[in-house]
Amino acid sequence: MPEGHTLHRLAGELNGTFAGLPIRSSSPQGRFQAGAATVDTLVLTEAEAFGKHLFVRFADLPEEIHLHLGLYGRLTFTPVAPIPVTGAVRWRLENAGATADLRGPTACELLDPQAVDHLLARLGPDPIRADADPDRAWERIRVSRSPIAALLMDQSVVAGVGNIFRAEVLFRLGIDPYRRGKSLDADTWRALWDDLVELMSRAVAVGHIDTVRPEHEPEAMGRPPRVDGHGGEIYVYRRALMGCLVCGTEVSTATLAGRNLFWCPQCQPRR
DNA sequence: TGTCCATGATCAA
DNA sequence: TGATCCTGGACAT
Repeated sequence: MPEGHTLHRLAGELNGTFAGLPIRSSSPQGRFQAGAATVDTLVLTEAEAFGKHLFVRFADLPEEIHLHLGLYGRLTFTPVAPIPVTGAVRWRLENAGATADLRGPTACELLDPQAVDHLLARLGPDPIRADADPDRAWERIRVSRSPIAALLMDQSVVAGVGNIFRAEVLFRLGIDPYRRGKSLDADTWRALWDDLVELMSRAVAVGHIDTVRPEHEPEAMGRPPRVDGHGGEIYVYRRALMGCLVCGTEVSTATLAGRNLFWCPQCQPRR
């Protein structure tokens, strides 16, 4: 679920559902009792995402609620209130006609402005945000001996990219994931960035990751429709032991930066 | 019903 | 590098 596009979607959903009116806030599970009580009955002013981090702000409160979903966290909306609590709901927001339940987050905490600044200072530019500066990432990449596939996953280099986007953007540009950052040239980085902006922005718009170009859709390739289970089409992510969608070569897999990496050795040759 | 694995990240060693 | 946080879906039994 949660790469950067998910958090931007959720920010929009929080704004559309709750912004401008007082909300009821609680922690049925009990692990966010104090924070939930602090914002109970306050007016939710704005939710905003930076990379995979989500911040929720309230009127006349300097602190913000910081959420990070981690690997399995979920924030689900139901257009009804009240509804029974099921499972471990860390934080519940409600108004007269809607409920939002947060489960399994890595982070759900009240942060003061200084802590928020400190957290944001650790993040690289977010391709989904209009204020992002790709040169900040380039300054890190151009001098790094790390593989580009590791750099893309480093949230202090680029914020919001996860395991699917890293695999897919490298495939789309035909880049060997093991190429070191310093071996890339500025134009290649710019092409990578521009593609991340396009892929991630589209994912925000449509609500799922879909990276396959029209000419490579199964129908266009004369193949039966494929269902990946992510709600969209992708080239190489989780296609180990399967044929590359474009050339048919078996997709390679390896662990890199602690995560499963997927690439096509034919379309993304070493150099 | 049990086991494994996952679109994330931190911490100890 | 591995354990851990913590949830749920896919699959095996």
